[in-house]
Order: sequence, then structure tokens, then C-alpha cells
Amino acid sequence: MELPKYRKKAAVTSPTGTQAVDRAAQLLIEVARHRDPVTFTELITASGLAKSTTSRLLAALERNGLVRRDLTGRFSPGEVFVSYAWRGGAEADLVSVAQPVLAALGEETGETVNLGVARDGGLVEQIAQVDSKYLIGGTNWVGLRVPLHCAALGKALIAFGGAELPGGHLEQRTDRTVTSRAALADELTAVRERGYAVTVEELEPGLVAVAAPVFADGGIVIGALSVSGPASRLTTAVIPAAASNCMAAARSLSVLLGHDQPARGVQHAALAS
Amino acid sequence: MELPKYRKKAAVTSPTGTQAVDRAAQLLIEVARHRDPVTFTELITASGLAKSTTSRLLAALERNGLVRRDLTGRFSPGEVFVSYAWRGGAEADLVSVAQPVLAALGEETGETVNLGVARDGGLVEQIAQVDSKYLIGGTNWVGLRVPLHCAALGKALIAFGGAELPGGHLEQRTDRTVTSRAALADELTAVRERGYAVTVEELEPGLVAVAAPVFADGGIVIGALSVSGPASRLTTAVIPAAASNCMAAARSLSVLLGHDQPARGVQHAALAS
DNA sequence: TTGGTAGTTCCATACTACGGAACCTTGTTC
DNA sequence: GAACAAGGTTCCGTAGTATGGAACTACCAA
Repeated sequence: MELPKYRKKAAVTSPTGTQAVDRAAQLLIEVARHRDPVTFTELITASGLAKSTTSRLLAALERNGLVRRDLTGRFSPGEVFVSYAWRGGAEADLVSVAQPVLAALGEETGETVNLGVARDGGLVEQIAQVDSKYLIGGTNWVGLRVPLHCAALGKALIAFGGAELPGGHLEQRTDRTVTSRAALADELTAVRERGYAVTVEELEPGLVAVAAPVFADGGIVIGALSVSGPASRLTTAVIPAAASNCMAAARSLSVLLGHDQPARGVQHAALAS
Repeated sequence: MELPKYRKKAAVTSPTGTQAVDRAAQLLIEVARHRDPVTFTELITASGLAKSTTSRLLAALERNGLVRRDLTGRFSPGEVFVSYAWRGGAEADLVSVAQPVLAALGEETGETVNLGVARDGGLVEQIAQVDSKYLIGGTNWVGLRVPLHCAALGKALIAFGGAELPGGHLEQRTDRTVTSRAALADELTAVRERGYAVTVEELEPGLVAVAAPVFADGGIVIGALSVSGPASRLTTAVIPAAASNCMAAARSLSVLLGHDQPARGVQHAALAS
């Protein structure tokens, strides 16, 4: 009886002519995705590859600075990742990754759409925007920073752990701004239950907004997506619909960023069956 | 006359059994290294690969979320990078990338060695440390944040554009702290010329330190490396030697992070000759 | 010493990645 | 608006690179 030198695979593996690259990419993603260093054995089981193949591919990745092994032989993202992250290019890239999602949400709701991220000092900054289709709508808010507690974006961030409410006085922006920490805590609980945050004239009279959190790999909240408009259009009757669109968009963006994406690549998914 | 189907290469290409992965890694690094999106053609010339091969490899990288193409077809780092950068894992990874360099510098000088990065509010935080070999030396400073203007790490950061001096009053920590902006500006010019910063009892009486900047890809300053000790040991006579060691270590770390590294991978370097 | 675990190297094999050419798409020039 | 150019993708037969099993090394524990 002869043993086949190559195991025949049941599932068709990528007919794209890039098997090795796909496999290496999967290994790299597996390393980049985890918060803690990953062991060689974990990578073998995660990828389903042969020891020798995994060893060879990882050596190639390491040689190129894409992964790094610590003293115990475990793998972490390499210098290329570290260097990229420190360079600060990620914010610009986040904006461009998000742009299509914002555009779609703007199309659906017709209102001003913003992507916000937490900043030091209890602020949230809008880093991308799609303008309202109406004549009355938001001006350009990109670069604008507002307190977390009176913005929908800010509430969404705090509620899901993407920002922390600073100590001290909570500024009373309008007569509807929530400045009691107890009331705010109750509201944040509601935000977590609903999945979205609302502000009704708490930041500026006549301004209503809803916002939902955006997650990256590993469930970390990196920002929030908001829909804002005048109180005359965003009435209590239409807020739920806008919020629903907003949450769906936030979820899409999260998936784009690798959150809860079951199998990112092409091959090996079938092998698990 | 027959045309060879495969072009014979003069230089031996990676005898490691990972040609495709190495090539893909080079393309990925080329994309991650640049601040601005890179075009397909630029990648072809940079890699020296055939159009078809480049197209296939880039498609594989894109499919796996490692690169992304914008509307004009140019390439940026993909969601995997964006997600990694936002997760904040880069700081821990920087510490572990830097650890061997710090250890070597500590071995050479015998003094306390620190890696510092800029924080909001005109502060510098020490994120990694190697302790002095002497009984009198620095305590554990990891996590400690001090004003930029009176720390060697801070001066090195400001001088090379890695941090900005905040407006307002410059705190007088000791009677030797430089609090005049004009005097500080002069000193920063000297730092740029020398390549390293010095503080002599400007942060705490009896404490002397030298520091040199650490660069990442593209010349961005991401942190600084310092050597600190008591004024009794770090006298004006030995400061230049310590500074020289410190600068060499900072340069090593910069190279590790991809700064000015002529050819990171294995192949293609030979093709340029 | 023996056994076990973790990972690397070797090797013949055969399948995957190769590059040239054809082809497609988009934008530009008369 | 036809012809051209530039940028990029798909196709294809071929060859040489990636493959996985086995042998091997290194380290640790009992």
C-alpha cells in the first residue's frame, strides 16, 4: 500500500494561485489578532497546517519583520506593526476604511453622519463626516471636540468602555444637559441595553443625535458612529429608525475591522467541518 | 530561437522555500512603510516583480485584509493594521522590541536606562527600564510622568519633533531647571547638533541624565532612550561616553523599527546591484 | 536513562506560483 | 468619437518552489 505524498484535500483550496501567501497571511492575522503572544502549537492548530509548513512560513514572516518571537518562542506582531502603530497613520486609515460605511448611513438617513473617537480630557473628537442632504443640517464638525457626557458619540463610547468619564464638574451645556452622575449612570445602562445612545438638545438647543459603538478585533471599542439632525426632523417617532440604521452601520464597520468575523480568509474554514 | 518561459535570475533567490511569502511580505512592508497610499506601479518598480505576479500577490493580501485599495486603486495598510493600532497593543510590543536594546545599554553603562514616550499635557512617561548595577541608582520609574522641559527624555523628544512644549508656565523643579523659553530653545538647538540631550540636576537635585531620540519608519520620533545616574558618577567627564552609548542604542532600536534600513528582506536587494 | 514535548531540517514529489501575452478598462488626445 | 496610452487583470503551459512526512535536534521532567 502506498501512502500519498500529498494529502488530497476534500475542499478546493484557493484556486487563485496564492496558497502559500494565503496561509502565511492567516498565520499573521492570527498573531496580530491576539492580545497576548501566541505559541507555535496554537498556530498549528489554528491553521491546520503541517508543522514543517508552519515553521517555514513563520520563519519567513519573522525574517521580514512581520512577526517577532520572544524568549519563550511565542509570537507577537513584529516591528512593521509596531512602527506603523506609532506612526499614527492608523487614524487616517480608519477614516478611509470607514468612509463607505458613513456614506451609506448618510444615504439611508439623509442626516449628518459622524465618526468620533475618544480624546484625552473627557472629550470626543469627530474625525470623519458625511453631510446632511437637507439644507438645514450640521456644519462641518471634523476636528471638533466636545465633552463626552453631553454628546451621543460620547455616551456611546463611555457606555461600552471606549472612554472614561473624567472626574470633576460635568459642564451644563444646555438646560437639558445631564450633569448628575447618577442620572448619567442610569442612562448609560439604558444605552447598553438598547445598543445606542441618544442626546436630545443636551449639547446645543435644537440638536438631536443618536450614536452606536464601533468595535475592533477583540471587542475593544475604538470609536462611535452618530446620526445628527435638528429636533424638528429627528423626532421621538423617527429616532428608533435612525438608531437602527446607525447600529447596523456601526456593526458593518466593526466587521470590517475584524470584530467577530468568523473566518477572514479563504481556505481552512472548510477543513474545520 | 526560443524564449525562456522563466527568466533565469542572476542572484539566488531565497533558498528557504518561501519565495512567494517573502515577495508578498516585501510588498506589504512597502505599503505599511509609506505614509501615503502607494500605487500599483510603484509597487512593481519597488519589488521588481512581474505585473501579473504583483497583481496576484496584492489580491491575496487584500483578500486577507492586510492591505486595502482606495477608489483610485492605491494601496494602504488594511484592517488588520488599523485594528492592531487602535487596540493599543503597540506599546507593549514596543517595550518588548526595545528590551534587548535597553539591556545592552544598561550592561555598557551600568546606569539606569529608560525608554520614554510623549504623553498629552507636555509630559514624558517612562515605559520601560533597566536598573542600575550600582547600589545607588534610579528607583522604578516605569509609569512615571515628568514635564518635558526638565527631563533629558523630554528634551530629546522636543528637539527632534517627537513632542511639543506646551504653552504656559514652565515649572521650576530645581534651582537649575531651565524655565526660560529662549534658553530652552538654544539648548534644543544644541541637542539637535550633538544628537543627544543632557539634564544636570534640572529635574531633581543630584540626578543627571542623557537621552537620544528613537525613530520609526519615515523618520518620525516615537520615543527616546535615556541613561540616568547620580551626579557623583555621571560627571561632565563621563557624560560624552554615556551619551555616545545612548545614541548608539537609540540608533539600533530605530533600525529595528525600520528606520533607514536599506533592505529589510532577503531577496531583491541583490537585483539592485 | 528514558520518555515526552517543541520545533527545525531534509528530501523526493507534484502542485502551485511563475511570467509572457492577450485582454480589459479607463482616461486622454486629436 | 476614434485612436491611443496607461494601468491593471486574466489566461495558460511550464518549471521550479512549496509541500508534508520522517528524521533529527534540543530541552525538560521524572
